[in-house]
Amino acid sequence: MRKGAETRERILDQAVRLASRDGLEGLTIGTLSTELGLSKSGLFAHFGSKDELQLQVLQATVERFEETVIHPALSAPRGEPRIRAVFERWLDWENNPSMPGGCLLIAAAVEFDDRPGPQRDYLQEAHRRRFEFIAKGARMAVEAGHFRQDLDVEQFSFDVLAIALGYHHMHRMLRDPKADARARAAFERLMAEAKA
Amino acid sequence: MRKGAETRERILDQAVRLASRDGLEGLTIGTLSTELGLSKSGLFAHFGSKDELQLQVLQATVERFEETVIHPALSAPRGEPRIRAVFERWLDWENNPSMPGGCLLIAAAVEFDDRPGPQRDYLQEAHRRRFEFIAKGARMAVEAGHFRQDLDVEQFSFDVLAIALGYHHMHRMLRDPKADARARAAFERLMAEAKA
DNA sequence: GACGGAATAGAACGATCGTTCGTATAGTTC
DNA sequence: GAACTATACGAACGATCGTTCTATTCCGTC
Repeated sequence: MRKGAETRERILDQAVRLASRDGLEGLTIGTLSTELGLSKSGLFAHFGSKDELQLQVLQATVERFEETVIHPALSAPRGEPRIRAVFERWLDWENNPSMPGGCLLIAAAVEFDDRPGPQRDYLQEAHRRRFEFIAKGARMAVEAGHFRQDLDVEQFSFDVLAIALGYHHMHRMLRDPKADARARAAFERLMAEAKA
Repeated sequence: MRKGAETRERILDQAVRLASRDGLEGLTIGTLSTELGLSKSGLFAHFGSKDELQLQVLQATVERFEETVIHPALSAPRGEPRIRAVFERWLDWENNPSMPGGCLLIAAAVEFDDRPGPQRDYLQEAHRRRFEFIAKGARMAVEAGHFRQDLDVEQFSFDVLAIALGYHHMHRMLRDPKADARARAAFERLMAEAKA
């Protein structure tokens, strides 16, 4: 029972790594097991189905996202500082070494947005929570007087997420070194407009 | 020679449709051929390899994008009207019925951004051209006096593309009916800021 | 209307997919 | 240390993958 949990974690770690490059469907039990020095059937027994493996890979990724972005941001003061902390951590997250192929949550979203099933349901909920988290942060910034009173906090959240997606695209597809500067400039413009 | 070109087009049309939902790798010669009432080998002979099929699917998609977005926009007057035309057409494009799974260029970008090869090379170039096209449009708007003189036109292009990606995400993953309004609001804010 | 090449079909290939099953080993518990 | 269970393995399953080969059918040209 102890040993099993350890290997399961080792499997998921490598699975996240592979899935970030090849996609959740491109992730294969055969290659995953050989890379880990396990047998296909031995690895398979931990999950029972590929669907379940994919689901647990997503859950592991969300956990890491919360550890890397959400929790640290929550230890920053409410209002503008927290918003800035989220954004900074978010950019870091996009370059997290545990996902050499870039944010798995974005890749999986594009991959599964048209395939009904538990994977899509889970992803939808996860992305909704990310949206809500930023909106809530903006709401606090309004209450703290950092942002203007009539700010549409959900529009603000959309704008921040769009910047993150734009960064991901420019960084990973176009491989443009200016991606970071572009995302930051867009963010600063957004912040200025939220205050004015 | 005539007949062959016709079927090839029929194949690519359905291939784009399937790939937009299942991805370029999820697109399979077996299912594609059965859906079209062709034999696997007969279909395969048109392309010679799956790589080539994927490449031609991408090329067909880019052609359609240019017909749907680029060319109509070019018939609008330079400056702000053309920028607005691009944006409007772009939103239409994201809902183009020939791609029931959403913009294939976005899906393929996420799928192939870590897989070196001709598909990625082609996608990179295609996305770069889309970026340049908007930047060029913004440059003209500056010259026409519609946008302020010191506008960073490439930053503007990044911002527009980010909105398009945000729309895609909110529309297809979150299935949020407000996606359209959010994208438009973000765009108007961007336009106002480009003029001021 | 025969000829020639293009277009399509059919069968089969080795490889790999996810999955199942029976068995051996390793770990935990008493 | 014995008994038991969790963990892992090896072999095999049917299905499907991309691809190859050969044979057939279609169509435009002389």
